[in-house]
Amino acid sequence: MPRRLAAPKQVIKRLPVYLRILDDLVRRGIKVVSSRELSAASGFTAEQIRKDLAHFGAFGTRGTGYNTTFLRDKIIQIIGLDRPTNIIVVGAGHLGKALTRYNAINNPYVNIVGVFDTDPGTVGSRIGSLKILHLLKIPEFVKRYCVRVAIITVPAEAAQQVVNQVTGCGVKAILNFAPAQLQVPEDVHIHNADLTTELQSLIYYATPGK
Amino acid sequence: MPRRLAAPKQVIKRLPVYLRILDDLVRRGIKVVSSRELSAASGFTAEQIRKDLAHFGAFGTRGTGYNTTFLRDKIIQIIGLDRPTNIIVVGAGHLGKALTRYNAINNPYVNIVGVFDTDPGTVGSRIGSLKILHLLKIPEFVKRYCVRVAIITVPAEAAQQVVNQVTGCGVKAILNFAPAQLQVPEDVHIHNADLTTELQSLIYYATPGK
DNA sequence: CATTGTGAACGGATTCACAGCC
DNA sequence: GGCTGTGAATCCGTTCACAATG
Repeated sequence: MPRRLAAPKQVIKRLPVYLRILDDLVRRGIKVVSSRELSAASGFTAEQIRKDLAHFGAFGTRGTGYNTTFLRDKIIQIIGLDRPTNIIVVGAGHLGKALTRYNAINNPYVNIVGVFDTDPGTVGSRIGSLKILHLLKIPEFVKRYCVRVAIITVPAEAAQQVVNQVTGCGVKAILNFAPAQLQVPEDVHIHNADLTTELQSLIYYATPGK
Repeated sequence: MPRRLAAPKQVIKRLPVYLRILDDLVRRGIKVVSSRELSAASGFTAEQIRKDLAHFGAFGTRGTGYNTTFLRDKIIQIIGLDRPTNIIVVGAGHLGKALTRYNAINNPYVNIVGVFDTDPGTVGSRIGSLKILHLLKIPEFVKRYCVRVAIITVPAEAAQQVVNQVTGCGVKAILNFAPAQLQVPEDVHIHNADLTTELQSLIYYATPGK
């Protein structure tokens, strides 16, 4: 029985990587995998992988390794992907549209159920089968579909207001692409994925003087 | 004189945040800022900000704070943004195109100088003023423009091959959007910004059972 | 006297080493 | 014999407390 204790943030960031590797192993018909093999596939150390999993239970067999299907299903449960997760995208510019399409193709566990914008020229058009709605529709929509995760791709100036709006109606986790440091309530998690800062910090490592 | 000692990765990730805040303060004509004010604007603690900056020198004035313009210019130097940085985007799908446009608008310090793809229907078309080139042109291009940073937005199956190609001709830092764990040489930095894993780890925090 | 810069204390995550088990 | 699970040791970044100083 997985104990849902507070696991370190870094552990939580690695679980989806394990999940992807296990998905691939299961697809290839491989039944058992050792922490050493997972290490080779993920780049994390074998000890770290074992410790990570130990936060949630003992899923392996000593002398043998981990049953791939069993471990995959456990990780799905731990992350909370065993129930369908509905998320919304706020901001339907080029980036918002691209992320929506990208996710539909690449993420088997997560459904984008709504895309929102304010631009009258954008509202009403479609991304795949999704119609872009006005931001004013967010509260009603979030409640109807029990949305708890939002992706924000609006301009920096509008981002804080959008955050206030979505956290106000039940969203508990935000993936923020706007180049801004945003304030969120205590119980809301936000992850900044701003391309600008990401690229700038990479440049530090690429500069000739090491 | 900034000592270019090894600074923790986490410090390097915060520098661009400080830079953005300082850019804004300078634009608003504010001459001096304290670590406490930077803390309020960034969400990091004042002590942490002072320690971060101390890795590179003593840039403040005791009793007063930091000169905004001076500190901004120092951070630009430390990151390596004082010389123009040319980067390329490999993969001109929806995401690659969106990131290219996004960066042109939002990142004053970084120029995307080339975009590459293999699809015959895509090669030859344009994103803004940039013509999309075939991947075969990468080596020549990277050398001509001294490119040391690449953004990768190709499908997962093609990502490792692209990494091998670009690291083979001088690229030292990679921002990877493909859902894959990639192998890079010792001296190359890679940062994974895969939407799939990012979203999945957020879902852990959004699940009702905390 | 407010604020920086920093050694010391703290805490948390990773690594090590090995006991436990198939 | 081989691999997992885990307490102990280690490492590293953050926080604390205060000395230094314009």
